[in-house]
Amino acid sequence: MATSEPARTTRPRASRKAVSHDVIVSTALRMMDAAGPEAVTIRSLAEELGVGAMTLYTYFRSKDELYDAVRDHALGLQPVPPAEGDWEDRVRAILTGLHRVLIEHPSLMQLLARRPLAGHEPAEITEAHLRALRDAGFDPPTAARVHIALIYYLLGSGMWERQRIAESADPEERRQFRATVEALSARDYPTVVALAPELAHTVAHPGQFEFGLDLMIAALRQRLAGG
Amino acid sequence: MATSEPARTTRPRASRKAVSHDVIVSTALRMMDAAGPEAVTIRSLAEELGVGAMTLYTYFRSKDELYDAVRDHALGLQPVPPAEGDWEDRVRAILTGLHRVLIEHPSLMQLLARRPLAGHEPAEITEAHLRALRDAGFDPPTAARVHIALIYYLLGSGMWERQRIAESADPEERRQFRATVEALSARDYPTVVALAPELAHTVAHPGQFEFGLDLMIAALRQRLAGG
DNA sequence: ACCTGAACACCGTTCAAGT
DNA sequence: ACCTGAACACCGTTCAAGT
Repeated sequence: MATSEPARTTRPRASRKAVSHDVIVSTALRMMDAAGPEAVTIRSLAEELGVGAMTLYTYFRSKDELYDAVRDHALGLQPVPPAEGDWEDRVRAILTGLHRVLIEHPSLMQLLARRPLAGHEPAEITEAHLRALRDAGFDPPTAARVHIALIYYLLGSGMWERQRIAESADPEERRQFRATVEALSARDYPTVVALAPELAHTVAHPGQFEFGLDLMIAALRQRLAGG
Repeated sequence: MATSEPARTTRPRASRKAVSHDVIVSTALRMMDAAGPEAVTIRSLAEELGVGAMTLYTYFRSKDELYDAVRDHALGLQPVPPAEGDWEDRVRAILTGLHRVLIEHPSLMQLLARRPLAGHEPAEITEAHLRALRDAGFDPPTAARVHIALIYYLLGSGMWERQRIAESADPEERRQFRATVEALSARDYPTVVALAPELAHTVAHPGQFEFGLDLMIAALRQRLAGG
């Protein structure tokens, strides 16, 4: 054992593959969903994986590249949408499916806000979505605009609901929010105060996302009917 | 002017204020709009203000508190919306006004995504928005749901358009995005490829936000008419 | 190819202190 | 009250290696 060398105090190394691209990404997603993307550091992720921090740089050039890989992985969890049938059902299936992924993986929303899309990740979903709108009878420019409008609605709902869900999990934050709202002057903000119960029930409540989605689909139906 | 007194109580011209709450916040917003919230550090902000880094802790207990102050300040830039008139005009004025603030202050969107609202910041806007919807004839639960649905749309549009604007300012990123989209197989994604010009024209293009807003307002009008 | 500790240039924040 | 430099415990990443 003992050697006359100065013995750099090197630790034993795993020369075999100790981790993989996939296992890093899915572990990172799990940790980010639990504690937020910013709480996951290279060092903490490496420790969770049981490797040295620098090992991760064999698989990713930078932390941003890891963020992108996690975001793409989460987006890929969306099941392939149906390619035929009533256009309304197809649009609804695509958007509720994406909404479910956003809610089940709260860090995805923060990753989407932080890093711009490269353009390839959601190609299958985009294809199915645009196809449904073209099949519905919208001309190309209108189909593109409708597609974007629905994506706006989806992203905003995911962003808002993620925060509400995070708050409801934190008793202190929830208490503080409620106290702030209750402290609002009924003289200055009568409608807000009067509707406080409805707002509390509505925000991040089952049915809220679908309510707005139905609204937009109703407008599209009307437009197709020549309204 | 040296005195031999320990001079515990002496506070001659008691340390003049080098900065103020307001000047810190507006400088921070300007820097964040220019380079993104994460690029602004306590040290860089203090240097811009010409004070020591620790000076800022006289005004803010933490960086998160500074983030919140900047976010509240940016939200307050929205002019007070009209309190009477046609409900459609009022809703449109409120949402387009907020949309303008989100576009003019791109860091606001990232601050909203990062930090939950405390509940008091947008009380005036919320009051005006809910009031318009109640005046339109929606009952309280429906007014609350419509309010949230429109906010979803607003937030999503701000989030998406901020990214597109940031990309279009970065030639390298724009080139890369375009290359990725152009590399999409026309066999696998025929509709995406066919609509690529429309998508490029539509995203973050003048009129896109209003297109979706009109869609939602049309649906509300229809609903009020008993459709 | 895969893995690693040490080291570098940062960061937010605490501390003790100076006016 | 207001302001400050030094110091602490981090962080992502570069480097120079080790297998």
